[in-house]
Amino acid sequence: MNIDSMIKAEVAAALKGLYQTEFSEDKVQTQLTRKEFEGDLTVVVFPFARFSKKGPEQTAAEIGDYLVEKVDNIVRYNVLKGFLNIVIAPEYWVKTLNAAFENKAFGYQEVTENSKLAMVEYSSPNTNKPLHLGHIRNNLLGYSVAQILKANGCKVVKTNIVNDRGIHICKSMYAWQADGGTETPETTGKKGDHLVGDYYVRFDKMYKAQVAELIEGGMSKEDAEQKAPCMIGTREMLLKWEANDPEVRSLWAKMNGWVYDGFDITYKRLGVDFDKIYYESETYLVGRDEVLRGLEEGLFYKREDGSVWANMKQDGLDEKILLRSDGTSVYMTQDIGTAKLRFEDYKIDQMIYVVGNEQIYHFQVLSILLDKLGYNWGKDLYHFSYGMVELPHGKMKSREGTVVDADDLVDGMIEVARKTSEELGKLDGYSDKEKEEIYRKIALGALKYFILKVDPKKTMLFNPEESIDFNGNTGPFILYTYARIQSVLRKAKSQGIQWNDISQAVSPIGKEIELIKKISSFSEVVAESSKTYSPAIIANYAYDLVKEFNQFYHDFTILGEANLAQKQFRLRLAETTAQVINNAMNLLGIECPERM
RNA sequence: GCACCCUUAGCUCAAUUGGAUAGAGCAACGGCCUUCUAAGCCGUAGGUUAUGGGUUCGAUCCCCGUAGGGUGUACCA
Repeated sequence: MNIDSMIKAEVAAALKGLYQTEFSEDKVQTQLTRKEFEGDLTVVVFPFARFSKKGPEQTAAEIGDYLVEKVDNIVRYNVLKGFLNIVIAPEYWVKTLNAAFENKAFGYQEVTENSKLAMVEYSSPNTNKPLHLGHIRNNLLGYSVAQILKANGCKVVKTNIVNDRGIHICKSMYAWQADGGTETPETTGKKGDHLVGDYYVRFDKMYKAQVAELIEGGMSKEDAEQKAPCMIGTREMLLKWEANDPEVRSLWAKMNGWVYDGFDITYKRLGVDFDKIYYESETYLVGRDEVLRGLEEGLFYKREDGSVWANMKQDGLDEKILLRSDGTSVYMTQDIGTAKLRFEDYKIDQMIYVVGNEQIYHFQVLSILLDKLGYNWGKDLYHFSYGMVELPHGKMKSREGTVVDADDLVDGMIEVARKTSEELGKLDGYSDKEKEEIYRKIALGALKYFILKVDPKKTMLFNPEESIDFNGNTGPFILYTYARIQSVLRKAKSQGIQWNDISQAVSPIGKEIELIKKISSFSEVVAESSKTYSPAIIANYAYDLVKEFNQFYHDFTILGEANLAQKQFRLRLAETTAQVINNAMNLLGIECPERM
């Protein structure tokens, strides 16, 4: 039992003993004492004044006396206004540190057979263009949330729904054929997703040119947009696809294959992965059948033109289309089908969709529809919605060429890491292969930290020129601290100092205790981050921890003029800090290099 | 029009979910490499938390109003 919950329980007991009041112990408010005051843990006593019918100071003093007498490890207290500052014995902190030191998975909970199963859907790309900055935020958040849930003792299945079917991919296919149909990733040397994306752009150009030409020939804009030959051709292609035309299907499979090869590379570089991938082409028919079932059961209704709708006015929402008049499915339809398949495939306790906040309405509707269709998990689906990434000049627009490509971005980051590192010259003497591995870790650490430290629900700004720095509150700063600690540990080892076997007792002081307190709060931070689905909490904690370590590092020498017992203790403190940094970074999907 | 979200230092972001004097980094200025990695450390300056009310011992946080910004409300995905 940690001292925080012990104090809470005893405060509740004190209230009963002193003022004959029943007060639930989990409502007792405690917090780490602010640094400017003496003490380690602070109990907020304002709420108790009405029970004691005395001033806050006097109430605090009475409770303080009670605690000092009852609880081991509390040595004294002081009172400031309604704040009862409790001083905890240094031995307690030493014990806490030792426990953390022994446990390599400190802060993580064990996953057992009986653990809840959470499925996290993220990424969800279209197959007509490469991944961009917006996808990066999605992928990093999704992966991190999965890590955080695991750390909180959940079984996790990471999943991806690939939108592999529809008019968008047909546009790329059409443009590819129109171009002669000869280019491949092999002949061009282009990554498959980029090649297909280029054709999507080419289609758009072709389309615009044709529309302009038709308008010039006297056609109205609306007509021109419908009658442009390339658009007609694309629609035909989509119809053939639906009709299982072998030629179209084979082209579709070929070009999607290129895209998947490209995606695989990007995912791998980002360090994200999936346990199970679903394809829209395999789920949309399931969804359509579900909607038809709902129609038969009277949950939905059909309009005269044959389209199927759900009326959700009693839920405070509008009407929503589920099947077009020609019987084909819409976005919502396939999401219903995908959900059904997923719950057949796995025993899911909790379903989490990592999807941008522009789809809040969509998921409100989906939740209600699944519920209506009789799936009891429909109500509980969680839409983890995040804000968009904006550029200095506004939103990303593919047509204006302001999209930040994921591959380009990662390449650029690695380049900066390489340049910075070479200028500092710290890796001289290592092989090129080792160096490249370190550059990659630093670059990805910078990118991931930059994105994950921001509250997910907020719109964030990304400035390609200056956003990702390597100084200050950044990923590399945290990694740098980790690397420095490793360096100290290596040195200690070479001096023959053992710190996994402390022989003499030491009594930590000042910054040492502050650092231990920070370390020990990691578990609570992990728990908190899973409640709010916020990797940002972990990122900000990691930064705080590193700052705290630097304070300690600034005040004390580890290997310098200290006696052996002190050195051992401080080494233990440093190693534990590094361990916690590593565990925190792991939750963000960031790897720590041993040196940099 | 309606619904949801956002607004904190010049800029990018925090603030342990209602607690003590609102904190970091960048940018600016001034110091520190003969000492465990200077991707670092120390210091100066920078704020009516958009705004007006309310709730209470106490509000950046909760409630109501106003202003500004964003998103959604498609037989697009």
